[in-house]
Amino acid sequence: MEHKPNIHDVAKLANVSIATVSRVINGQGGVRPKTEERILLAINELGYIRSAAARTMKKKETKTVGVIVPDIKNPFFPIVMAGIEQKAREKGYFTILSSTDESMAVEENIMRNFIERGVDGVIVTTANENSDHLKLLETQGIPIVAVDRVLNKLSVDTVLVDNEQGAFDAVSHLIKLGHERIAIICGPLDTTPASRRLMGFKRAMNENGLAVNSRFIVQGNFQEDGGYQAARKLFSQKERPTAIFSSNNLMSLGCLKAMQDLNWKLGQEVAFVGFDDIDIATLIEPRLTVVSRPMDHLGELAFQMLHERMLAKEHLPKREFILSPELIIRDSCSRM
Amino acid sequence: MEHKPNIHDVAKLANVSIATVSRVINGQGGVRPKTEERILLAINELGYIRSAAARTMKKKETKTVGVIVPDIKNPFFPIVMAGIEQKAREKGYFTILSSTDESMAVEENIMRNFIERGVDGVIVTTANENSDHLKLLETQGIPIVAVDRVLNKLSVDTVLVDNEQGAFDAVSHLIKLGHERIAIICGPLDTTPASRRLMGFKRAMNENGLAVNSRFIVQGNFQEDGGYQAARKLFSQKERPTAIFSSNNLMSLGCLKAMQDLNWKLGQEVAFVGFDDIDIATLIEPRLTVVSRPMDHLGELAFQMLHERMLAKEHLPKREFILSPELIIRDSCSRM
DNA sequence: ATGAAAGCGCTAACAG
DNA sequence: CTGTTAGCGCTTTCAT
Repeated sequence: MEHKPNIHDVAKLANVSIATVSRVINGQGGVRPKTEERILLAINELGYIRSAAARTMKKKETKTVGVIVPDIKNPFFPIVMAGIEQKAREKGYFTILSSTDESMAVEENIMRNFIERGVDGVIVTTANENSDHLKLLETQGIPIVAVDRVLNKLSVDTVLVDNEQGAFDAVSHLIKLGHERIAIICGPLDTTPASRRLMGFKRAMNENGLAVNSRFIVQGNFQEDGGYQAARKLFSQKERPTAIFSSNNLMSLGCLKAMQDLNWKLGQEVAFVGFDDIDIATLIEPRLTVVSRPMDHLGELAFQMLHERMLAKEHLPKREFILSPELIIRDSCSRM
Repeated sequence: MEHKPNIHDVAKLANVSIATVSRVINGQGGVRPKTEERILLAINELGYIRSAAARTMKKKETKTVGVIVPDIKNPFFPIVMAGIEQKAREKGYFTILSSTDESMAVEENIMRNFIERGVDGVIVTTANENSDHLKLLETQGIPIVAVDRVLNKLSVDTVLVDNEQGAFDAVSHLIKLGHERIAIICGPLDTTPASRRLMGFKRAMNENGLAVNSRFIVQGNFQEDGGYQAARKLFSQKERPTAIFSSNNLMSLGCLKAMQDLNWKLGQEVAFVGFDDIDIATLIEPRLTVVSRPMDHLGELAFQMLHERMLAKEHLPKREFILSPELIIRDSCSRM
């Protein structure tokens, strides 16, 4: 075969015009069965596959949505992505997934690329809340849905879990159990989830008349090593916390590893609640109490909202969809 | 703004021809600095972004590689994908990721889509070894690299870990410890890794003069529930195995949960080795002995090979790149 | 039921 | 250094 076959080749072989071939390819009907058959045969023989590029040029539509996450290695995201992909497939959309490795530069780059490719919509969890580059999308009239992030400056839909409430519930639980020296391992505070979870922590402390000790607020990075360092830091203090709230799954992992290395007895010497349920939660002893959220549902919802926006002709108002997290009480928080 | 700005709009605003604009966009030089500046200004003012579709039509190249994995929720794949994305980015390629949910139909669909979009290459871990739909790619002259799969019928490059050896090492270790009633939880046997791991298991048994008891070969599905069921099945036998080799990470998880539910004491009543290192491995008591493989490296290597193929003008011979797994001995296999 | 022809936005050869 | 022009492969009127 010389070059990739195109619509002309098919037309010639089937002895029809390219217009007719196009009609068949797109199932528009109005073609005599015999003719159609002949065309189908030709397509098969040539192994013809239509060019998305050429098609896009005419139709200005790609049936494609772009998805951007900051860290594909964080198990939270693959689950969300799977939810998105699933729903998108149902609706006849194709998803292109990308991970930015938490880099703003990469994120911007991917954005541009999405625009160049003419995606019909974008679902994004930005690396941080600085959403200037998203303006570009908005300018182009491309619908956006944010997952687990609040983008104040933009009129985009948002799907998230009530982070503040989740943290509040977790810490309240700890307090109810008699804990007073409670520590929080935070994520990057320029990020909605991290700051909201910290707010929930503070509110729980305040509403229960407990002072927030700044030495018990330790900065992490939403990565395993951050949790590890944070736990060590807490352990090294003269007066240690009796309970720890970890702001995300990866840091929980690191935290747990640190406790193990330090021989800091989980559940006995220190109570623990983590944000997000993780594999190990029910496999270690004691089993972990966690704040759980419906991740796949999050993804499905995100696509749903995007889909509505893509179909809508006029401009929709900004919407926010807040799901409730659930505190799953297991055994890692003994009474004080 | 009426319509999305195109190269003509920019040309008009900058008072030059579209050819000159094109030169600037593509950094081809040979444009008077003053002119270039004017054009850049116009681009900025209009918010112009070039259309990938139009570009692709001319250049027959997209600088894009498609990646297909069967299950994005299996933590193995995100790590491989991250490796691919990373290396691709370095080389100026864009990756589009897709998960098939283990469905052959979906996989075929995605394949077509990749071809329509004109990807320059594809990295794939097929759901099963039936690679007929990959023929299409081959016909189109699109380079393919298989990860963790052997595609006999196709002349594609393959990157994998020595599955047989990994299983052999694991089981040999068990045998050396005095175990004789050793069970294996298999994956879908129409898949390279599953069948190779089973072969490794058998070889280890044979070479050590141990009979392979068919009741100890239980079929799983590479999913958590499969591991769970399998462990229960093994537990229910009148004569239980004293050691279990689990063929993948997800099944290890299920297996462990089952043991917990059954109160089947890991490390005491039953030894355990799993294929692939997992988060929980060092967090549970006893710590898990596992076969570990360099997943990110796997991804990087895959892109490397694909890259070479994409650049090569002539047809390269089929290559196979086999990495060595490593048995990490921890505490889940006591002496018999 | 089918065909002819006009672009979609871009790149690259050629001309100046 | 810059402009003109011919397509790339397809969809879509408008004719027939």
